Amino acid sequence: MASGARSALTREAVLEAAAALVRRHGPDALTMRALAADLGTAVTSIYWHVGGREALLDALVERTVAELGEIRPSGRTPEQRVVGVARELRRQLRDHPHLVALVHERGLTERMFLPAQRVLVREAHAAGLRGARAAEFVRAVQFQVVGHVLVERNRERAPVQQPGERELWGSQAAGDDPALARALARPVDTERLFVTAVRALVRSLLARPSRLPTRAPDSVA
Amino acid sequence: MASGARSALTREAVLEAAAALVRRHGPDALTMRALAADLGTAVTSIYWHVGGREALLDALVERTVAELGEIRPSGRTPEQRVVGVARELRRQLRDHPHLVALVHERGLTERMFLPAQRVLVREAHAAGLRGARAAEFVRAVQFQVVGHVLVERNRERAPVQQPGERELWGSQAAGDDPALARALARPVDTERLFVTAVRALVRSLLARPSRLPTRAPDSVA
DNA sequence: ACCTGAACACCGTTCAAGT
DNA sequence: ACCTGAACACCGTTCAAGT
Repeated sequence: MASGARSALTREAVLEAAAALVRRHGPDALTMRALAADLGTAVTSIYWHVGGREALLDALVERTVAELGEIRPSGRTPEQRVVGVARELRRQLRDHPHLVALVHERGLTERMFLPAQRVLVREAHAAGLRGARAAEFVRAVQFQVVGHVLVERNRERAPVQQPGERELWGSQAAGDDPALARALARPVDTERLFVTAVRALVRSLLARPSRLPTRAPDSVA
Repeated sequence: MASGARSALTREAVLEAAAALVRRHGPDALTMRALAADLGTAVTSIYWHVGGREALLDALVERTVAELGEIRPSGRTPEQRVVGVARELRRQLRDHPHLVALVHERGLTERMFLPAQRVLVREAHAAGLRGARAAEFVRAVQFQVVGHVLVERNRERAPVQQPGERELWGSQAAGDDPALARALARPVDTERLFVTAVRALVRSLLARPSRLPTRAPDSVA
């Protein structure tokens, strides 16, 4: 399964093959031996070019994070633009499910979010937030988005839950609110829930200060 | 290191030893061989009592989740009580960091939150939310709390980040807002951030409907 | 400078054999 | 019914040896 196995082995080639392996079969499939087989080399050659498995994963994460696209805010109010940024970021993370797994496994969740921080800072300023307040806003949105994606990913991977919401809320259980029981027994519409939650958070945090007139940010890089 | 190795091996004894191992040295230390050594038995005996590693982890998660304490809401308004519930839940999860890792790894994040759902439903009702609205509220809080804890856990485990916030916001970088740059260069006060975010979310979601007079829930089990 | 195979110290799991 | 050791098919990593 090696593609072009005749040229000399390169750090780039190793990372490329590793990325392909993860993309197709998930992070667990990335073993040094399988990777070497794909490359048509000895296992130990990988160690010379990129170091051990830890270093390989580090490089892989860095590489894939760099590939994430730009985030361009659009919308009339800061609230609309921030919700848009959050949705775009969520979409990007969902498009790279294995990357999210890798990043989380390696404790680099924060790294994943750095590209979006600048954009959010600009929106915070546009909404009249400054200093520590603006920083708090940026981080609240960051934790919200990344946390939601992690929980989502986890749910999708989860098998049938034993005493799940289904059974728990299936019968009466909810007292005098059958509509609630039905809603909790249904699977979650995560997209909708995400937008609702982000909008609620943003609305509260942006509403607190002096309420300056809302204008577009200086420039959209 | 076996404690009472003379009596017959029990499913309970195996789970107890496994829990102790995870508590002391983390989930990675839970290998079938290490566990057998702790118990003073052959590795294969474990298979007879609890099945393979997957089944062992399942049982362990179930066991530890059941050990989580009750959650008793307190406070005058639904907002105060929900924030209190969220803080209590976060504290419980933080007290069992390895459990959170196990649960997340096995895709059972949802399971972790079931005990708190009933409490939140009661508060939603007390705040005047009903039906699908109440369900959405419960799930928004659920995703928020669990997501936040996951991100937090991840950050604590993370080593020194290479192009971290520190370097990124260390110099000018933030244009004309040095206070913001300083704030983002500092480590996050996660407790504070958590409360701020949950309160913002809850306030928005509870403010939407008809605003019925706020009364305490019927009974606090 | 680059690549190799052999070897080491680990894994989880199966299985036939004991009592 | 319960427990055992041997064996299998995997891991990541090291290291001396090649060119």
